[in-house]
Amino acid sequence: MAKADRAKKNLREACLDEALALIEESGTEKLSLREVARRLGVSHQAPYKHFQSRDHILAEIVARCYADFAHHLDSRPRTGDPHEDMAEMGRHYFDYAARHPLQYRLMFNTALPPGDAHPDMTKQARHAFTLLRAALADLPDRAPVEGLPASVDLDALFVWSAIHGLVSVLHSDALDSVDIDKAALEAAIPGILARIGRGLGPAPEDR
Amino acid sequence: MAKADRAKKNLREACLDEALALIEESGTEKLSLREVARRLGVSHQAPYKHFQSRDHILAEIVARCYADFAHHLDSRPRTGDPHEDMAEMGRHYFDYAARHPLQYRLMFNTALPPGDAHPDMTKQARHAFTLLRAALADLPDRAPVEGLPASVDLDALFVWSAIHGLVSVLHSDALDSVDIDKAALEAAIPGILARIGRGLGPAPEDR
DNA sequence: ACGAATGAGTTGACACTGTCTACTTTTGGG
DNA sequence: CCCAAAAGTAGACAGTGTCAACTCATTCGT
Repeated sequence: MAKADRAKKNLREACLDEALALIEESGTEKLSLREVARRLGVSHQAPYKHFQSRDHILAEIVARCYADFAHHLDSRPRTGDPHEDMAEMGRHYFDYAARHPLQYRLMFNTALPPGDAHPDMTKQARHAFTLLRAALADLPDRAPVEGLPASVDLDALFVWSAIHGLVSVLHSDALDSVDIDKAALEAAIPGILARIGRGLGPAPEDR
Repeated sequence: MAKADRAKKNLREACLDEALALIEESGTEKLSLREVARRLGVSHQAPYKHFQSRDHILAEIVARCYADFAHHLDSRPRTGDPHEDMAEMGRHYFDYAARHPLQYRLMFNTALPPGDAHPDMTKQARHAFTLLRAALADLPDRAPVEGLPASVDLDALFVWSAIHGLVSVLHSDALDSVDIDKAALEAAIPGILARIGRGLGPAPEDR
């Protein structure tokens, strides 16, 4: 069978794929390297020749998610307009989260292995955030909040929080309990993007 | 020892306390009912006389977190001013998250046991959200986004998302990787609250 | 070209875990 | 007082991650 062939050729990659599939089926907590090995038709210790521990395979998967995520954000079409670019980035953010909910949860919604032990993972994460900062820095007419100094980082936190917050809420188990108006759910993404723009920007009339 | 005494008196409560302490030490995944029993000086099966399964003890802990959280939000001081009340609720939200990060993560950042199997848990969650909806409904001058119908639920999603998003980002392992300006971190909470207000409200000049 | 060294894969063991089942003890109500 | 239900105990089973020892193939230095 093809799976066994693949395992022979490149067990390392096959492990990563199979682990991801396994997480998709039953969640991060249930990920079992023994089950991965079983499905690949190798011994229960074979994966340990390629990954120090269960945490290390998780960290590598997450690092790849970050890289993929950043690439998705970065590959958005660019118009010249900074406002439009910002909104487009937001849409791409939601789009990624909608298309890869598993990966999104892995990055932001999981108890990750301690970052300092997995530097590549954190490096990929930093890169993704850099893209947001850059798009924001291009926005010409952000209006600072009275009493606080203007700061790209502060604004980036606002944008990231609002967008990530909505994604997180939409994916959340908690949402099921809360029975929100269905129409509100459908309008949530453009609604939030518009309010983010209003929250960032100057007085609405001159946009 | 007191712990053993307590165990005799009310093992059920003692289990919940000890489980929470255990989660605090080593995370949800590492929670082990056997370890709970061991620490309480009872047999490894004793907790199962009070909880059907590991999931059930988790669900009960989460339900209590929701109840506590809702109570914290609800016990904020009320001024007459709806805007001030909204902001105060936001501050109480952040305050709870800062003081009980473990509980917060448990509610919103954990793969919870399936909600339909634990109705009390979801009931408590719904109650907490109701409070936000109520505070929002009192806001007199929310300005709908052009092209979308006005909706309390939609606005509640925005507010909840932004606030929860910031909390989530602040707690996130991902934040460590991203090295944000320190000043921005300190100003984050008032900054976000102000931008939420601006995002919700009408044109800034008439507030 | 040949032996050593390295890496991949296997097998077996150990200490954990949750949960099933069967057993004993405690206890509270008729 | 007695007995049934509740609470607690003990043992077993199938999982798990991980350590250590073993085999086998490939490759690399001399």
